[in-house]
Amino acid sequence: MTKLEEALPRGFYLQDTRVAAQKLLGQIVQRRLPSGETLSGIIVETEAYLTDDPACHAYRGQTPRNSAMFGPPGHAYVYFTYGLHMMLNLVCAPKGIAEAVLIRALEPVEGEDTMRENRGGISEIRQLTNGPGKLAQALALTRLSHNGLDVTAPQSELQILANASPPFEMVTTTRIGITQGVDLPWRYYIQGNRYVSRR
DNA sequence: TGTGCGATCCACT
DNA sequence: GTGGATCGCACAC
Repeated sequence: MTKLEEALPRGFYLQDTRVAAQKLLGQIVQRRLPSGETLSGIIVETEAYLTDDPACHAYRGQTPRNSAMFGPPGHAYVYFTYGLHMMLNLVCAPKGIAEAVLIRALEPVEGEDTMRENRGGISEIRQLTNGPGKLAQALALTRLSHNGLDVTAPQSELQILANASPPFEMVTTTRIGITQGVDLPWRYYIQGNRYVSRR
């Protein structure tokens, strides 16, 4: 990488959450480990969750679990589910309006070897980050350390960087793994990208 | 204080 | 294609 990349500004997360989810495709998630090593990947799949959306964790109001979604935009909402998986979301909309974009898949850019270790040593590179639970494990994200973290701060160990990605076709579909709001077409992915979790 | 289940993944058939 | 793993959280009692 020769280009100096900058974090997306907080204002990015104030546009319509569905538009933000679309525009996050092609941008970069960068994770700085305590060791100083950098892990990063291109966002290739997202889903939008809106405040009046029955599939959204915040639909029934604020709880200790989802409180990060009610905070300011440009922060991470990291939660634990199914007894073993972490999920990475980016909080959108002004403080008090609980909306977020779920990051569902990445294309690895930096730190592939460490991601492989974090994923239990699996060899197939496609399997490192082609799903929301997988990418959180590959990036060693935890609720304790990363929930509520500001992803726009320059020193943050988790940032979203602007990236001049080559042009791509975007596919819009319904969301995955939910039981409410199943007909809402708020899932977006880069057409033909091999790291997309599922077609 | 108890109970049911989830924005998933993986192994097995 | 199906079911088990596994536990924090929300909500009912």
